[in-house]
Amino acid sequence: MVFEPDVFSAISNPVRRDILVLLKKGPRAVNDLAQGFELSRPAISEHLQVLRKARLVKEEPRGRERYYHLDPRPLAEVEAWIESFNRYWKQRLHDLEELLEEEDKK
Amino acid sequence: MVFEPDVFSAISNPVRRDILVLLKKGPRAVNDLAQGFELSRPAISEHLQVLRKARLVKEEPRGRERYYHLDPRPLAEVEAWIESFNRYWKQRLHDLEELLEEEDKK
DNA sequence: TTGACACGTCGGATTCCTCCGACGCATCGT
DNA sequence: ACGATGCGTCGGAGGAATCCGACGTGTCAA
Repeated sequence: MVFEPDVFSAISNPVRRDILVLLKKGPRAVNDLAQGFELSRPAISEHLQVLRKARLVKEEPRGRERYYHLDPRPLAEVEAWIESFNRYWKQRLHDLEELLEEEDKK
Repeated sequence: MVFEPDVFSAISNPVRRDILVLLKKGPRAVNDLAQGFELSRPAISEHLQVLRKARLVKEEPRGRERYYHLDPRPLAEVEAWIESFNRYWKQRLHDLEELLEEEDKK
């Protein structure tokens, strides 16, 4: 592993986003997951490693298989970051309304 | 420009995220923005190009300067994607509660 | 008009990401 | 015990992202 991924870069890759969506339906083993993509199993395994380091998935070994579970909690960091922009946007709209009211008074 | 960035990859870069945060305080010209980073002006210009293509910023030429404005609306796509995981997570908690209630009955 | 300034983009270097085949380890079924 | 299966990781290749200096264009101030 060459890089230490944060949540933002973990979900910047469409394959990894698809993996997370698949895991919403329930835990899946690696080979099982890999069949949904036109990628080799090592590639999926490496994507899972990135998701693991971002703490978006947890692994549960079952015999020689390894089931991956979704843990969406780290997404809250992204959500919070975006939320601060929503507040900004509402403020902008609010300012605009006040401006229009001022215009009406004239 | 070699790639056509979506919103997810636009915000995957910390410099671009910082630019968006700076723009919350109001529109800024490029040189002005670049001073906040230890990067050359061309580098910032290229990050702005990515943000522009993701429609997260709008440009307003003022004479020889170019002011960049924030437009957080495309972030809604990311927010919606994350929201679907929040619903998943609430469902999981709900299921868990029911399971515990069943256990209590025994 | 002329020099200074603000900016975008190009060419090329460097670093990072993504992918695969190969290998090794643990586990399963027989 | 042994071959098959599931998986992680390594080495290296290919491509993409990031960065900078250099250059061109348009604008300003004098």
